[in-house]
Amino acid sequence: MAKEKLLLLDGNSLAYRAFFALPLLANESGIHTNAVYGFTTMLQKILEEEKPTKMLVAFDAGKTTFRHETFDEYKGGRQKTPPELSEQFPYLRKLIDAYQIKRYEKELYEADDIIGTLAKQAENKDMEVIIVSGDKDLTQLATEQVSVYITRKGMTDIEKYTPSHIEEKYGLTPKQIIDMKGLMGDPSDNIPGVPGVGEKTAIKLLKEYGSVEALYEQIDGMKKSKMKEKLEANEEQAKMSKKLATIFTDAPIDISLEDLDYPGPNEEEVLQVWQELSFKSLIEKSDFQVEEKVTAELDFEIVQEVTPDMLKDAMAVHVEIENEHYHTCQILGVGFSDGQANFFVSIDTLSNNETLKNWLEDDSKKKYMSDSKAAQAILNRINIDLRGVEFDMLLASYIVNPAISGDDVATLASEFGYRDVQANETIYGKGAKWTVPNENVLAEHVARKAFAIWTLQPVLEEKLRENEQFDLYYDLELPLATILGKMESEGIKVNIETLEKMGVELEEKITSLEKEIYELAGETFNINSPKQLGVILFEKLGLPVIKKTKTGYSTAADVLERLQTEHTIVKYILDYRQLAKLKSTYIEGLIKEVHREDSKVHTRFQQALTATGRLSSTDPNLQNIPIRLEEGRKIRQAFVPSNEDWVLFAADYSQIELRVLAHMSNDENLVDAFNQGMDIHTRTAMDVFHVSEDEVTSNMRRAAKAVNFGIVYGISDYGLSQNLDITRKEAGEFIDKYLQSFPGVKEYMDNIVQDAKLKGYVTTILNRRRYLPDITNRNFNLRSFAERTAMNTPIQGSAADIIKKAMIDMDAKLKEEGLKSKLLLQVHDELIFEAPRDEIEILERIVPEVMENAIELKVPLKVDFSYGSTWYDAK
DNA sequence: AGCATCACG
DNA sequence: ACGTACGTGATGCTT
Repeated sequence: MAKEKLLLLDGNSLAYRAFFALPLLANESGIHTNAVYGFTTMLQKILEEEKPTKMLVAFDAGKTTFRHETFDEYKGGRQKTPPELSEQFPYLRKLIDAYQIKRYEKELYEADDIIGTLAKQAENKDMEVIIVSGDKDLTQLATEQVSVYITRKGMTDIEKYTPSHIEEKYGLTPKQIIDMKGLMGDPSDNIPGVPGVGEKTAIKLLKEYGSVEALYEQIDGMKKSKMKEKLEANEEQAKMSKKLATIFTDAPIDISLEDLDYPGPNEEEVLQVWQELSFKSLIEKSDFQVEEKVTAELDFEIVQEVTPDMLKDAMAVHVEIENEHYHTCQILGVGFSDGQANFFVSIDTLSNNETLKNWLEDDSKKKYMSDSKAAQAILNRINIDLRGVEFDMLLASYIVNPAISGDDVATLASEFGYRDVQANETIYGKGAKWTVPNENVLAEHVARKAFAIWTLQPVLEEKLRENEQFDLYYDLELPLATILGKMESEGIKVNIETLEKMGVELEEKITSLEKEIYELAGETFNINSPKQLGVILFEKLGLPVIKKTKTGYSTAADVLERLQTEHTIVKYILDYRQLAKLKSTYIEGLIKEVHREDSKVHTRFQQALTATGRLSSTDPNLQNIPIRLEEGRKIRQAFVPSNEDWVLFAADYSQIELRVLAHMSNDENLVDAFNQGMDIHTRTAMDVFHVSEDEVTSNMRRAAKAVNFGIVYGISDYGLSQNLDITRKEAGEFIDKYLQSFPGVKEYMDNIVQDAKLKGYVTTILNRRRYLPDITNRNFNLRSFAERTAMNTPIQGSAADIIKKAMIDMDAKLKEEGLKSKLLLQVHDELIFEAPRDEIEILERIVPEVMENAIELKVPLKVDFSYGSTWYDAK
């Protein structure tokens, strides 16, 4: 049998070391992870290098140890363990268990003593022993068979203390390390030692006398000196210090070497812990295998004929679709679960079964789903009008924590500890290899999803109630999903010919700009390549370099604007960029998205994506159609009503974010400004520059507007200086003046950051949450970013709450009034409807009314509106 | 797949 | 001293 190799880890010391060596990382739910991360990387490395047969991680048991009997101030004056570290210990223990490594602690003893005792026992049995710690005290345990590894900064860097290494480094034997500490003391453990004796003196004395005891036996012979006096005066203290520093090797532990066999990690469990802590790089790097087999058995059936008795009053339903493009892709089948029976129906059965259709359309039959909007939209395409959605796992998870990423059932379920659903990739493969498996495999997969949703429904609802977020979820997001689904399915009509005509005109202008650019550059090159463009501008033409990117010269618009006076080519490039963008993204890109059968685009509003609670829009993104520049704005001429003689009607909130800020900060001045109905930027300029209304110049208003933006974004002097192209000092002065004029805003901003530090998250008016793990980060940039986010998210997020509520109220109002007008789009602070001309008058009345009263604030909400025969004309 | 750029609120 | 304004998505280029 090969020689046994025992690895003994000093848990507390390593965790402390890692905690202070690494930046204060945290995963997306706000749990700090740096100590566990550092411990893990160290562990991985050492396991690979040493391949131990036995292992143990020792921990300190509590505050008092037997050493306190000797000296009650032992380890006195120590700073309390930071809470960011304490919270990591449970995860550390979980991780060690997942590795299947024994852990041990013993009342009254420190980890050192456990390690010392076991090391001695192992040595007696002729085992090789390796001790790993962050604490050099342990080096006293080194012998020919016992090596002590001490981590250096970075955790994976290790210094190996063998007796010969110690001899080389200090000229001492390992045992003399104890004497050294007796003489020099150890401030971190509050061991006094002999005052005035440091490492150098201690080593010198020990080389001469050998040990503390020997020194004092021969001290009479020492020639008279200050040093001698000090040593004589502190004899007791030196001997006590040595005793304190001595690691016990006969601790009465009730664990033996036989218990320490190390079988290797349970890879799946380790991966689970890593997942929980978001150790993405470790997951990627490791060759740990996730057991693909799903552990729990699940009974399921493939049902050909759905009968009424199979469909209960409440069931989990999962509509499995090919991919995320639910407006164009196909249904693969539907899974059902009521916790007892689980079954699957194929798309054919679904399309031809009246019983099933009726059940799905019955509002009184409760459906528990995940991404019900996708199901609603795709079922709508086969003329099934999904109703009665009572639970949506995607939305529930998003409300619990908007940082949870991924929208498939397997990913979401595993976020909440349910792991018996396989990843879609496992079932279908990915990329070119994507394929639908045989029906049995498919049916089980889909049935499992339904069962997972059924299982997690009470878990998530409980979590929502615990967070006081149930209303936000149930009364806001869930009904909104239905409305968004209708908007998406309705779509907005696009006149392709208009776009094509614009495309031709753009093409001509682009070609002529290209010619000019090549002429001025003296050669042809790819203007779209920042790399090639950089070479032309900054090397060939020698323009001054203002800004650099990671990869080379920056050619961004703000840089080019400053270079316009340097060379005529720059303006051409700016124009080229503008037109090329319009053509590729908004002409060609948009045309690709138009559905041929109805000449409409059907965007998908992502309802569970943004960190703040806003929606986002994809395929196509209809929330960033040009408007600021006239050339781009014309794109909006291609968006038209779906019926002859209808109009597009647009209504937007005026200054909603600043009004939200007025409400939340309750700043007297800001509230007053809005109550008086003033132009807020003019009013800000009056206060900041101390002038009367008619003295406000356009430049003053412009500056005030920038400051207002800055306030909303979480002000920084640097950001404002960049925006206004002024010095940081000037920007700082602006901010100070602003905060003097609006002291309530300052107080609010200070409080929100404080509050975020305390709770780890910020909230909106409707109690939407965003966790900010970096708010206590030691890294200035990360912390500052989190602080600005703490200021911005309640504002942006509350504005999102308000318009979402308005959409729900508006939907009800249109129904109540029996109108044909339809809500089509939401663009963060505006709603776009299409309407028959004879309903315009009613909309002019009810749309502002409903939007302005969506949520009552301390200041009025104001809505502007307009309409026209194209989106462009609704201005 | 990541980066730079630019469109929107 | 640090170095960025907040939130998104699409495109084209480069690796």
